[in-house]
Amino acid sequence: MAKVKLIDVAQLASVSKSTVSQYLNGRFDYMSKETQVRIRAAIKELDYVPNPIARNLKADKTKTIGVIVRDITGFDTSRTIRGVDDYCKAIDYNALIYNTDFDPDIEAKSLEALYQLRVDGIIIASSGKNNQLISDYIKKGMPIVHFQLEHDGSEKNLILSDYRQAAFDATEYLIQLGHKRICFVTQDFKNVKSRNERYIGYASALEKHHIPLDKNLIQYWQRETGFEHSPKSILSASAAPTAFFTQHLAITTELLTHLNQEKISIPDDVSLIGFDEIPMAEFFKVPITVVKQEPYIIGKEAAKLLLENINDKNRHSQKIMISCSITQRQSCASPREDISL
Amino acid sequence: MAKVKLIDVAQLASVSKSTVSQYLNGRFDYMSKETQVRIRAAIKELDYVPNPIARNLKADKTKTIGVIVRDITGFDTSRTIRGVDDYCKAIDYNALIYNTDFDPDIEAKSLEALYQLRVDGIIIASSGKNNQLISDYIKKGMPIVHFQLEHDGSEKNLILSDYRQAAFDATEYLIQLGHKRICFVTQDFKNVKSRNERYIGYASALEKHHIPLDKNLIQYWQRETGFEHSPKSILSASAAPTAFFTQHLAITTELLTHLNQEKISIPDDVSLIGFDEIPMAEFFKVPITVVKQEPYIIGKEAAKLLLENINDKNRHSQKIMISCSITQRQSCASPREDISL
DNA sequence: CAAATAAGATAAACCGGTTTATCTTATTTG
DNA sequence: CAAATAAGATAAACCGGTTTATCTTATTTG
Repeated sequence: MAKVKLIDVAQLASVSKSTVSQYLNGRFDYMSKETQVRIRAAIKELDYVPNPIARNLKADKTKTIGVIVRDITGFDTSRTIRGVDDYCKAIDYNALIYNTDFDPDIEAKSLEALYQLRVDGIIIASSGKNNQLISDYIKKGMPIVHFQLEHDGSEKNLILSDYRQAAFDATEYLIQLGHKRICFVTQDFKNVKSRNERYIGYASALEKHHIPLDKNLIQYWQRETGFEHSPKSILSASAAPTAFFTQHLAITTELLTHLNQEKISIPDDVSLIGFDEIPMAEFFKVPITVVKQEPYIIGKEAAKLLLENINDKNRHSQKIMISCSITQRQSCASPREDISL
Repeated sequence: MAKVKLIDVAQLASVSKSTVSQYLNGRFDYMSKETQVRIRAAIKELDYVPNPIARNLKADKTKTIGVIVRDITGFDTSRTIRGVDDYCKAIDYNALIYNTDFDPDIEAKSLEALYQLRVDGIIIASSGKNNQLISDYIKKGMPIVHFQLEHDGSEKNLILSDYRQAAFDATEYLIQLGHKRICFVTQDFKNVKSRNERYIGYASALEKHHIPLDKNLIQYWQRETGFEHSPKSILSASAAPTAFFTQHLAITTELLTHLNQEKISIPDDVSLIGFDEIPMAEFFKVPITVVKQEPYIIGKEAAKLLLENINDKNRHSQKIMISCSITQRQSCASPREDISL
């Protein structure tokens, strides 16, 4: 590519490499006005651009951070990454994205790759299967901030939605509509604190309103195998729920598919509030009410937090929570009288 | 971070830096078996990881490419980037993403930033406002491949959907349903070949079926100002269209919003086929039929084409076209009799 | 006016690797 | 058995910058 190097500029301006380097780094008081003028002219004439590789080698900095996510393609994820990237670009950093599809092996490889690349820091939404590995890298001096997923034992730098409050709000919203049997649809939440937090929010909203928690209304879903019990069977059980509260977009989507297939109508037969914003929800047959997170803000804040840690290695770690908000649409209504009895 | 360097390994293994370097680069026939064993042991003991920065400085390669897009957040765009990234990661490359929001200034700055970073090549969906700048960089030796957007005068390496065929297919599909007055809703397409191609596809489908092209059925939309004529006014004109064919997702979305507001029903009052896949379309009040592109494949192919150019600078440039396909849903029906007369 | 200081600039070491030319020593060749 | 060759290894230059110690020369100080 560009073959002009610092020495060429130095020769053209009849000064030493050192002086040109000083000039490039803005230390103008080390040279006379005329020298500055000559260097400026030489740089312009040669169309010189400093080589950041050489510069970074000396500085032991890459001005690059790594971001490890499940899949950049996700609606919220792409927005988080945009937030990270906007913050980075503004301070002349770059972000390297690694998609893991939540495979712990790929996650481990991504961490190692970023470590080898000497990125200045890493932002990760981790699977929770590599906690030991991650703390090893932290020990080696790599600044790491977690986002969105919190795991027991990973109490380091962390930024995430206030899941507990959000789940509390969503549950209370349904209660205020008159629901008493609210089905909490979730992935397994042991060891995954950010899922457990939602559960706590749900439970405490029930408690506040003196509604007993019915374990049968906690329903599980897995990415590979789907629902443990089909939505249809859940709805035809003895004390069937009058509302679903799904804990993330993939669950919401799959539940909707089931409900459509079974011709179960929302909100007439059952109400639904989902966690995570739904793209184009306004065009849905029934626009779905959601608790929406702020992925873009989370991305920006994550980048900010990481950079603070990069620039001050002795910083105490912190946990930042971002509020969620309910976007009311048309999937929640008061339960039918006959059911609520 | 890792402070172990090559010289440490060399000392521990009691050999010279050169030999360790040879080892690292797999040139084992330059040393004895025992030496190899000693070096291997030393690397392991010290947990040594070569510094790619130093390596790249010498190699004058960064193993990094740049990707300039409007916004990573877009449904198709995020998938294209995933394609690019998957290809890159498989060959030990990284991709740096730059979002421009289609601002030509930001686009120019992104190009310059990537040039200064010495990336090995660039993939760009360009605004068309920086054609001169782009050819300057190409002249300076930067491999660049365009994707999705083709502009007059930028006939270099290019990968994009077969827009002409896709528009032809979509138009013919509507014709076969009985439509004769099909409204082609587009952004201004002079100087933007990839938009013009759609127009040609549309026009030639009409011609094949002996339907005269009515200029009043070509309707314009702009990102900032929206529709030139409101959909309502278009539909109440004398020879109103019986179907809309929108040229990308943003147009489709905005048209849907208008139609909903005016309580114009699809496909009863008017049919609609959109360009670009729509997320979660299956849950729509009226699931929209679309011509869908293959963003992931385009991303992979773009990366592949770029790498070919990086590795063989004298390569002749090429243009690759990827087929689109129609996903039939429920927004297209035969026109009402009274209207078609 | 000699000594101390300030201004302006440079030489040389360094960052962490790679590569090429060269050197040793042992082995093969005629 | 001397000369040529092969095997194994290293010294030194290089990639393109930055930084520190040092050097000149002009200016200030007492």
